[in-house]
Amino acid sequence: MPKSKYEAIYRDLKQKIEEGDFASQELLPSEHSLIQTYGCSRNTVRRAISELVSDGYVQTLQGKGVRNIFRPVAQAAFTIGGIESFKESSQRNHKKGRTRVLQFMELIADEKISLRTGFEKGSELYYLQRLHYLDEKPLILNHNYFLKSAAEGLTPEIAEDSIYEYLENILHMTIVNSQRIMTVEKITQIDEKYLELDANDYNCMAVITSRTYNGDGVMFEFTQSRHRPDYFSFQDNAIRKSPLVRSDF
Amino acid sequence: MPKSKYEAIYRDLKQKIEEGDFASQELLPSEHSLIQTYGCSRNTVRRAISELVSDGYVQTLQGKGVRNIFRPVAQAAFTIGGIESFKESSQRNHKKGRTRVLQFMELIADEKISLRTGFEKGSELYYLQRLHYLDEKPLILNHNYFLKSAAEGLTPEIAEDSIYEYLENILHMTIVNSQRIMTVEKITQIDEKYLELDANDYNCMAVITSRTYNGDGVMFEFTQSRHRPDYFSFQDNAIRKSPLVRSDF
DNA sequence: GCCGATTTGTCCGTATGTATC
DNA sequence: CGATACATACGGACAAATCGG
Repeated sequence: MPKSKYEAIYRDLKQKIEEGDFASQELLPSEHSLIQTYGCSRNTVRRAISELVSDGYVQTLQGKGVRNIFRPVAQAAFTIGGIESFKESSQRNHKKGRTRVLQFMELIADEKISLRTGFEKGSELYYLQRLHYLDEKPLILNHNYFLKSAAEGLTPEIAEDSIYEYLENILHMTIVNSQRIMTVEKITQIDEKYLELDANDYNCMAVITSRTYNGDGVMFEFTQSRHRPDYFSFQDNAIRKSPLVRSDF
Repeated sequence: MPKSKYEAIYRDLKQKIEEGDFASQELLPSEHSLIQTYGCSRNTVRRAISELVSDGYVQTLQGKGVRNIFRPVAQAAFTIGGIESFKESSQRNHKKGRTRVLQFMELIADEKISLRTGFEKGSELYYLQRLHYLDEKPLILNHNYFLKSAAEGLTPEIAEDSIYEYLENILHMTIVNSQRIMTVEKITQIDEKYLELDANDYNCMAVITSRTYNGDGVMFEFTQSRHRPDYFSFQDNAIRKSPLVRSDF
């Protein structure tokens, strides 16, 4: 259940929009009328609306109202929004997800690993290689590095189910944010083997490199996700800011 | 100059962080002290901070403070964040950008175009093919469709400089948001020719498909941007939300 | 073109809750 | 336990944009 009023309102409106309660281009009820509906203050409905704006569901127009611009993206086989574990996103997309652990080991970060991941040299790490299947098709090959001190007690069994579930529910870690960089890279023999690719067909793939931080401000995860190119799709909603100018202070 | 107080504060803090005024992991001054510094209300500094959170510059920790987690991404040759014209992003990255117009024509959306772009069948459109150079290297091949009624008077000369500048400053359009989907696709002969690629080397590329909306709520642009894989990098900061549950209402 | 009603945008002050130390 | 810090929520004031009469 939602922890806060604004979140409850946000989810309610979001669901209504997804279910088509508002026509495309239609204006949502005004802030004033939402205040009546939900019995809350103006700030609270405004906060809910601003989240819908970030999601690309609505746009606000001063003097007019809040317009529904939601567009269902049917074609996207597998999308990402926010931080999600593979288990969560396969559930959200009503697909059957499965994870196979190819490798599980502990290691100490040497110079090379430290440079690549950003973990300090000498850090104790878990290193995993995992293959994610969606509807029995191997789609993603993950190379995970977890800081051992933050993910203490991780096992292959956990890694087969959901590492995030373990971190959040068992270790009570709060996962905060993730800096991601997406690139296109050549496929390797490992990719070819496990993702059942043919280098004569596609010879590159989508790679998402992410550094994830917890509530203690420590980067506890470095992951490289290698995605089958033909099943990869990444969605995003961008909001225009005015081109930057210098500040006052 | 910033139109609002919170934006001025946001930019000031952002600049200080980028310039290294705060050590990594260091806590920023507390909200209370920022109120003194900027002479404003608590809501106003909170709003500025929340934008920094979206940018992935800081993380807020209840009971502790606001922590600097900014990490300069030196390796990214060309990054995207928010909606930017090619001209703007090359300026931001201090690179020399140039645009070559390969094709410029008007056309009427037929069934096929309508299906692919989302413009209604029969819409009058401008179709452009443009090649973007960064430091004299061709990096991006764009296929742009603009709604003629929204971009009236567009010429190849304008398209060579900056279409967004024309739309915003001359036609006084407000560009609001852009729904983007990123995929990996096979390269075509056109890509090979203009982006100076070799299919024996890389045979795919990064493709960003975007639908952009203006202040009137109409989708005025459909663009497919085809990026050289070896120079492509897309940055993103994701924030963890709790896995979704059903709402109350 | 002006005026007033409506709607969103910015900003303020305050109160209370919750987490950290 | 108290002090500090961020999170949520409320209510109010004024500005700015839109729209209809």
